[in-house]
Amino acid sequence: MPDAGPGLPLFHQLRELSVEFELSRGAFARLHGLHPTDLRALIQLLDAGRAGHRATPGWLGDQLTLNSAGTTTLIDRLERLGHVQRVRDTRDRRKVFLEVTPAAVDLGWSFFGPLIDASVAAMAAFTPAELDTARRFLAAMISTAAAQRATAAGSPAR
Amino acid sequence: MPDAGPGLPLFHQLRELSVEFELSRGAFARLHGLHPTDLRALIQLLDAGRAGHRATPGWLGDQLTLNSAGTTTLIDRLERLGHVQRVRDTRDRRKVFLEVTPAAVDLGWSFFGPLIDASVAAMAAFTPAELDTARRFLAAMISTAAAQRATAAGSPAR
DNA sequence: AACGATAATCTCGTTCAGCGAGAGAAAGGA
DNA sequence: TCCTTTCTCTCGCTGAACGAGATTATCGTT
Repeated sequence: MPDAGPGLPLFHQLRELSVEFELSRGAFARLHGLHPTDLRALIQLLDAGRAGHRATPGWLGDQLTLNSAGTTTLIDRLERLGHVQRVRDTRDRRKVFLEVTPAAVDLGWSFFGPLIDASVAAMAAFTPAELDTARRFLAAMISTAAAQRATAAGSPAR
Repeated sequence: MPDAGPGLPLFHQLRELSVEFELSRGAFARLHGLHPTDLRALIQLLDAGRAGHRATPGWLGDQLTLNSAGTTTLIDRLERLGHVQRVRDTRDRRKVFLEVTPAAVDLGWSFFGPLIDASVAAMAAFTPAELDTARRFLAAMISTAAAQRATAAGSPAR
């Protein structure tokens, strides 16, 4: 049982934040008749688009930890809803690219827009130096969690 | 489309953190033959226990946004796995209290323990003042997200 | 007391997301 | 050319979660 030092409250906040974001996604998904997975997929696809990465079913399945069958069903669903289009690669015709429709982009903004606006507004209460501290802190916590996950995956839980 | 000021990168970090935590839970759940929902439930129950709150099926269902049928199935599952016990309230015999077994507490620590240890270690790179800034920042973001979720639930997404 | 209204949980039948196994189709070496 | 690998999809199935409603207990009225 780890220490009960000053780090624990901070850790609980990280958890709480994570839960809060997850609940937001769930609520939004329900509101729009999407499954949580559908929204997660859409977010991944929008991120990929922003990063200039062309998403494929295999890549998407990896991101969401779905197997290929589940991924196909997911994409069928998104395609039927008009959020995504399958486009065959002309070079490697085994591949399929996933292209997000403008309607889905709008949907994405309707989810993140207000949340971003509110967050940015709340950040105004902090000095640039403080925000930089927050940025460094978050970066540290993200990489810690990622590292932890990487090691835990290999070792049998203690 | 919201501004692209200095707040956006920070916002993306919040999102990323949330995803990272979720993936950690998923990986741990898979490793132990639990469903993501089961682990979420266990975490809620452990939190309730720490807070001195006696959990009931109805309360748990609310936390996880499950309906009563789903909640019953979930508790059946957890009970079968030996993580939870149903205990009838002697005062109001309609109520059932959910008690977490020691084995489940251990399981919870085996998940959070290493993560907490690693996080606390990473926090050592920050000064107490910086950690306090992080604490205030997280608190602000949590309440912002919560407020956003509360308003969005009522209004039709723009 | 006896009654209806309300609350907490559970049962039943159903739907559909995601899984495992494997098929098909295209690419890339030997 | 053949064999292996890669990428996606099809099929059949399991079981998580849902909607509707039954069951049991409590509480406020009259």
